[in-house]
Amino acid sequence: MPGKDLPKAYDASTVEDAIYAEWEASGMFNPDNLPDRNQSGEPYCIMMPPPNRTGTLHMGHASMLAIEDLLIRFHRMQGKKTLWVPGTDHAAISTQVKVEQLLIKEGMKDPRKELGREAFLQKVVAFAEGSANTIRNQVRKMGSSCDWSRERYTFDDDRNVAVNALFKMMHEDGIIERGYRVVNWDPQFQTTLSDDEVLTKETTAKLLTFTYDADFPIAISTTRPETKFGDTAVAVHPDDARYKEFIGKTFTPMFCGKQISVTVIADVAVDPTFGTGALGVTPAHSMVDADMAVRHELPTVVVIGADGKMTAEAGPSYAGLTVKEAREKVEHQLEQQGLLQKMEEIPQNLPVAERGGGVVEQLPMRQWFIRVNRPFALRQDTLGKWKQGDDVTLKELMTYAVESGQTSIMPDRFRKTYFHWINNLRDWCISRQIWFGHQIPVWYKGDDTRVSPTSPGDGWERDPDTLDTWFSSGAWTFSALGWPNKEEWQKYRAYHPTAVLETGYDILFFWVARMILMSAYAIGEVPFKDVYLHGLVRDEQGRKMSKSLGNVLDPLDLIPKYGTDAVRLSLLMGSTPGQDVKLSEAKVEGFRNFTNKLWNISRFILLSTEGTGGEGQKTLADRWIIDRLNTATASVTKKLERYEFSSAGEELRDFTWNDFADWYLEIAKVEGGKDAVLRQVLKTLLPLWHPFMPFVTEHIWKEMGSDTPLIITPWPAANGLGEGDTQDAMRFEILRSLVTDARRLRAENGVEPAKQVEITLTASGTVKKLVEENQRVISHLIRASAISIADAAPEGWATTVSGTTTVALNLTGAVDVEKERAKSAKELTEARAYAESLRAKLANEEFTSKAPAHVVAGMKEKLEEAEGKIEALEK
RNA sequence: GGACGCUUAGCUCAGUUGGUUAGAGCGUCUCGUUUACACCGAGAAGGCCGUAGGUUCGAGCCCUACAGCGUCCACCA
Repeated sequence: MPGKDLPKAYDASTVEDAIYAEWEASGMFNPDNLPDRNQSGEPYCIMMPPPNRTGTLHMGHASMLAIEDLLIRFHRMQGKKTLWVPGTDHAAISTQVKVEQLLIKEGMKDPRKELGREAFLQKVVAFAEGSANTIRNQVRKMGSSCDWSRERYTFDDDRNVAVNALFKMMHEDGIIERGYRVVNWDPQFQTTLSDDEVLTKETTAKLLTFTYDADFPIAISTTRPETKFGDTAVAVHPDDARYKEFIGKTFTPMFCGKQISVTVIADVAVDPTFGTGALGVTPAHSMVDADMAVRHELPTVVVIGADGKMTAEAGPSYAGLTVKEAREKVEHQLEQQGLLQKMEEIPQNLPVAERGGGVVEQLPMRQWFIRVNRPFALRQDTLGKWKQGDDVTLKELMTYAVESGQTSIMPDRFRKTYFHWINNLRDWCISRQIWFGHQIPVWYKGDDTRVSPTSPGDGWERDPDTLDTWFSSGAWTFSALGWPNKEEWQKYRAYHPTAVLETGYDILFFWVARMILMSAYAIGEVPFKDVYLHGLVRDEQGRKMSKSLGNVLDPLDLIPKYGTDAVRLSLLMGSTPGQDVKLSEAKVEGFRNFTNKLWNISRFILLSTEGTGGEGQKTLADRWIIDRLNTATASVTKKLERYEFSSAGEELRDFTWNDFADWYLEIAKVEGGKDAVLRQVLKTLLPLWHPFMPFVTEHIWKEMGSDTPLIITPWPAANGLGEGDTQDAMRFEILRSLVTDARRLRAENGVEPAKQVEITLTASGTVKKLVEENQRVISHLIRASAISIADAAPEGWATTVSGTTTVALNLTGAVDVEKERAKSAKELTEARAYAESLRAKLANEEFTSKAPAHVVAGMKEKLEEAEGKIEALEK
């Protein structure tokens, strides 16, 4: 629409919200409302990794949303029946800790005690709801085309039904079991933790070497002397000659006022070269020792309680002391008794809680576990390998799902990490003593136990514990699709296995592995066909973004400033699977510039062409740009199918900016009659860009007067603009190099850009014909007043060789003589000064005798060069 | 201790089964208001592809060793 008012600069902030609202209102995020071609298309489903309801979204989430939305839009346009399910995660311990910290900040001392379970939970729920609203708004801001009518929450009623059903099944199959074992215990938050929720912190510790008492014949080393009240054995290596005579004997030494009983055992796990080669075994407070205790049938003595204080087992003078106090006291007492042989500082990895950061103790407790190595009878045919009733273990299921390629992990190297993790996987402790989460559906009455979501009757008491948050998120792919409700699940069955799980590589173990476990177990198939692991978003120096470093880039700050499209592009470009992506504001700004470029390309086309007509004879340039676009379309499509977003985007940008804008648009200004081609190219280009930058493309699409929204416009076919002519494309490339060479020649000879020059080309054959036919274009592109073709370059003209052609420029009158003279004068002065300084250096004998020969030789060469330049300038 | 990744232009990164002269963006320098865009255009400079060996007609790519940086897992009590 010529004459229409289109702003010179694209302002994302004025259009994005309205466009999102239109999309949402049109219902196109919901697969049921898509056009017929999608209805008959293949189902394509992505489960959004549910962000934790602990606050707001960060750049990692923005990256996830950009990638998933790109995939969904691409496949939607390709005619698939696309479903993207949004959701949030209750995140159990994280959310509870967060709220607790907030309440403490508000002045409470011990919020849980002060409020009680009900009131405290109300606070958590209120906070989580507020957080969910923020998240919903942010997900929308990113332009995510997810189906809001199917939003899920890992802690909503239907998901609770799924969790309970899953728990019951696993309990019946004997893979969920209650047991008394050593677990990770967080004394700060009074709950168990899974192995994956425990991190290590590097510190130093005192390593004490001592004997339990004066009569005990073997010295041991430890950094945890206070746990030694719980020792029930001393382990040595079976081949260690020093201790051979003691193996099998039991001693009852008096350790710091408490009599203990230790048997000397031989175990190959002991390193004879470390310390004294003997190790005090504490089955209650070390998982490694606990394993050893099982092998040697050792008794367990608990000396540290759940409150983090010493128990009565540590003797009357230690009971009630904190671990730290006890450690100091033992050290002191050993020293006084003369039992301490050595004390040294050694580096130590201290186990700490992922949330909260408190020191984690290992101690035995009665908890619920998922047994990963226990065989059970399958309820259905599974993974195409096992039949109903076959005996397998969960580990076998997890391994086979990936090994068989039913789930493929990108990048490939994470397969190894995955298998390694599975091999070392221990039983998964799933019960937590926190309040916020799915309560364990188990009831007790005396010695009776009943698994049920509701009370079995009078006198039954429910297990107060809740489930590890990953238990419910492990079921996410199928619980979010209605399982175990038969009717619902039937409706969504075709969407499972989901197409791809796209998430950060940091939660491969936490989540990805557990989803495979749950899905293979419960429904006999993998949860997703592909796993795409994106990198972490880091700052421009590659550091993690953190509040303390002050280097956090917030998507919500960047979006109003640069637009969502620019933010999306900067997260998609330069990002390859598993590779961390570095983000800086300058990068976002660069892509903002690109969105504006696309806008202005469109603006030019919209303002300078008619909606219809203008179909002139196709020229060389037309056939070239069509060929280039067809090639780019095919290549971009292929790359997107392979998850090569960055590469696809770069190719598109290259086409858009270099080929289309810098060459074709310039030519269009001279040749005219290009309305049809210009509009056709734009009409193909906008869909190609849409998955990357949905807003600006949809906006332009509307301005073009299209009747269907871009979001459901079919993806361009590779030869959508007709057969491109490759021969002509190659001919045009010859022209391009001619023009480029001529431009360089102009610049090298200091031709004022505004000046028109006369150009002669010595060309023959096809090139000659090419030049003759495209004289107007060439003269426009290199600002030539006249172009002629000759057999030889005229005498005195500046020349350069371009392929088989010689380009010659008549510089007469093209150079600003005054300016050139001033410039040469300046250069001459500089060159003389440089030469002088070199001569001075070379004249210095002290320098020439000391400096290496090649340095001196190099300086002589440079001097010659400078002298040559001076000579040339003086002419 | 085990495993993995990275090292290419000043910066951030591509580089597809080894094959002509190693690419892009940003930055730098020079020039420029030519009726889409200065959030722009034209041109230029800038690389012993971490180090040292090896395989090959040929190596940024394959092999070996080493160095630096980073990540994960396990953990010595």
